Amino acid sequence: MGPVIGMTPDKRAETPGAEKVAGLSQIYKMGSLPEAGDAARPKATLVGSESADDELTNLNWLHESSNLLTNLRLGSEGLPMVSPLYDIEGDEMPSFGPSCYQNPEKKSATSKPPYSFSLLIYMAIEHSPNKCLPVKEIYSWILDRFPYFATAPTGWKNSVRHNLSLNKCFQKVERSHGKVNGKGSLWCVDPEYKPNLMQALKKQPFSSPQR
DNA sequence: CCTCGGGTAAACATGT
DNA sequence: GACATGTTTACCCGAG
Repeated sequence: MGPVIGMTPDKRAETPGAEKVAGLSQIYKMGSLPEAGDAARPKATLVGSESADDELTNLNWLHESSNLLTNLRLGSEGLPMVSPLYDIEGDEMPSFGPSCYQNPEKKSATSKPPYSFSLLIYMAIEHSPNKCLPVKEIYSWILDRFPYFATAPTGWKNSVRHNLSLNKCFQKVERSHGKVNGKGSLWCVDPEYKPNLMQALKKQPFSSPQR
């Protein structure tokens, strides 16, 4: 992957003050993501509120998601054993389009995996027992399944976090107590967006963009 | 050509 | 202070 050219600090510093102004349109643009349905569900803050614990322990939505998975006739795990390197948990190949993991095999060990970060995160979370993971665990999962990242530039973690924060598919669940090392929240997949993710996963033709 | 999704870098805030 | 985590902004690129 080539260095993202044109992202030099110099360039960024070009517009010291005007940047803000110009940024406004950008902000609005961002705000127009799937924000519409968001008004009713203020993302993390909602989960982090008083009922957070209930939400978490309740896991009602997880049941929902289970149904979703069932409805979509995915594997027991609801996911393909996505990673090419994924050979654990039985070889029960889900009824997923083979395009997902068409022989990326060892290739993915050294080359960039054919999945977007959002999908990687999704897979990581879905493979966890509780369907919730702290970023650290997400890192681990990705590293574990895609050794490529072991040698990849450190920026990928930033990208993961960036995705978690920005992507509405993921919900942050504050840990009310027993903070593991005092840091890190749990991240879950918003059941509302799960179908989207699964669809993306199914499609994922990924002709290896290679940038 | 424009929009959008995705990727990357970086600044900044916060907590341990 | 260092580090991890989380948020936000900005920009680039490719696909549709």
